Amino acid sequence: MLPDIRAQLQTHLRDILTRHYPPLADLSAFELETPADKKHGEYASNVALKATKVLKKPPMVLAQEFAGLLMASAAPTPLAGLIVNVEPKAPGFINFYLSPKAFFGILTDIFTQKDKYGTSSVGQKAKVQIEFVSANPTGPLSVAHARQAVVGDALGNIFEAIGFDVTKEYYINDEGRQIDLLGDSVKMRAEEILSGRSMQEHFSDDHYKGGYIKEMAAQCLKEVGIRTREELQAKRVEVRKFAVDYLMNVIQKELSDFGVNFDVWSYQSKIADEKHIQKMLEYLNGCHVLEEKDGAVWFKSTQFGDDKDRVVRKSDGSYTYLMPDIVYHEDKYKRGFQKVINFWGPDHHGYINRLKAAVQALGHDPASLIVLIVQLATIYREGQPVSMSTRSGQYIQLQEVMDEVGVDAARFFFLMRHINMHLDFDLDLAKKESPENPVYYIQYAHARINSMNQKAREAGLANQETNFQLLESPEELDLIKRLGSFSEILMICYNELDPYALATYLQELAGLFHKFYDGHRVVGEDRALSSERLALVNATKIVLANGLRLLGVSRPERM
RNA sequence: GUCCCUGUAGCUCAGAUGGAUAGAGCAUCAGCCUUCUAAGCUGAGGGCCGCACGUUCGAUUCGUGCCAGGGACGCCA
Repeated sequence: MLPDIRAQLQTHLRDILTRHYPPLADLSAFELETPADKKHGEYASNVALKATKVLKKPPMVLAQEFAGLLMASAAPTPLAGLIVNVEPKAPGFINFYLSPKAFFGILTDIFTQKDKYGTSSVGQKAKVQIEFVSANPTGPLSVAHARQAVVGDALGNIFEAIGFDVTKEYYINDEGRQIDLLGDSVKMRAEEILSGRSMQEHFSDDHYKGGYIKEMAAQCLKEVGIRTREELQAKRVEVRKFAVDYLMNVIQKELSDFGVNFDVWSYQSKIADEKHIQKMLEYLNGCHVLEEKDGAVWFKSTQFGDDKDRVVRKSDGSYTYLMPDIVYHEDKYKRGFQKVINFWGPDHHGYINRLKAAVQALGHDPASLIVLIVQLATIYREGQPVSMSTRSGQYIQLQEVMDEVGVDAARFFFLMRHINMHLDFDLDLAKKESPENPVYYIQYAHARINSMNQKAREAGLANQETNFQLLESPEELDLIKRLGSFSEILMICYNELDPYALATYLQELAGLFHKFYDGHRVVGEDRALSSERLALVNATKIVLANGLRLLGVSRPERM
């Protein structure tokens, strides 16, 4: 891999300036930025502006002095042939203009690393757990889960690409009130089938009333082998278990159809059973962070920055959700994860502090627990929002969205906004095969390149993978430069804990490609130029493919 | 009342770590296919970056306070 020009230039800048101006050694302003406007060169430095106070001279004067020094001293370094000009510019910027040759290393890198291009080892194999979706098995997945599924999956892929040891995990809440309600709902529907009488008046607002409950009830009677109401009464537990297993099968199938695969499926009933909870309560009690009040047991989370203390065992002896969750999180740390990332819906926002408090009480760094809130998505059909209400059974399911717009468009649309932004998902737009649809825009670039390769084969033209010389137009250079920032983009995703930047990057990259395509003929008369351009588009194809793969979107060869 | 998110072009949104004339898509208007995929490209118009103050040589970006929209604040999960 070629040394990074920016880093080299930065070092050069620091060395030369601090040697001639010792007071600048304390200055931390040697980063080179990329100007928004190309006419300001490839890189720009603001040292002169920053140095004006220390050296007590006007910025523009300093910029001129600095530029002269840099130009003269670049000659003996490896940067010599690459820097074309160093120019001071008002109000005190120093702009660096580079020769096209400076960028050709990017193409060579891409061909050397192929599908590994962009990956790095910054994660140093640290163990990271990403827990996401974790929807209660009380019904098929909704679009809210779908967004979490895609974002969690893509972020996990990106973490892996930059060198973390990632475990994607789904936590199944197969116990508690919601599951009891589910069991009851199925049992009542089963009773309707056996007795022929409606149980409608027994259904409360909290019971599940979706159509799938009736289907499950019918199947449950068959598979569990229940023929009478007495048997049904006797087999409550089996009915409940049947319901959970049935729905987890549905959920797993949906997720795998959606291209989301988990490494670990963990069950609350196994990790946080009565025995583990008892042990945890004893342990916490030993740490003096529990308190009994009003017949309930409270976790004194205010000691760790929460706004109020939280009940962990209710006065009726049952546990709040926090209790098994504390046990589950201790289990995560026991398994050796150095970073624990949870994706939650916005309704759980208030829950973050108490869980962090618990993690801290258990002796872990609260910063190692990262909770990401993924905002909801509103689905629009024909310009109208499709309303959602979970319990009543009227809500848009992941399955419907997949059926209607396909996996690629669905995944990409969920990634098209920052995770902390509310997302409007327009079904009609996602279905459109038009330029408005960014998925096709990117995939189209990929497919176009494939067809150029076909043409090149017919012409007996080979890919030039090194020794570039002829690429020099703005369209070619813009494309190459953008290809070179792929790994930087992955780092932005990592820092922001959001795969969003990658989705945007791929759109930009596809745009630069399409511009290049329209302006320049690849397979043409000049064979030397043709094979360099062919290499350029194939490098583009590699980066597009690498990016799409991380997002879980397919890379069609033909469209 | 407390906390979180958001406020940028007519609409949907970019502008990570402060920089030079704030960008893209859609919509509107005008163009480009005898040559590698027109699911593409080119051009035009369109802006008190919610408001005020502060920090700074420099603020859409950072801080504080307002205003507006959305959401969360249970011995639910």
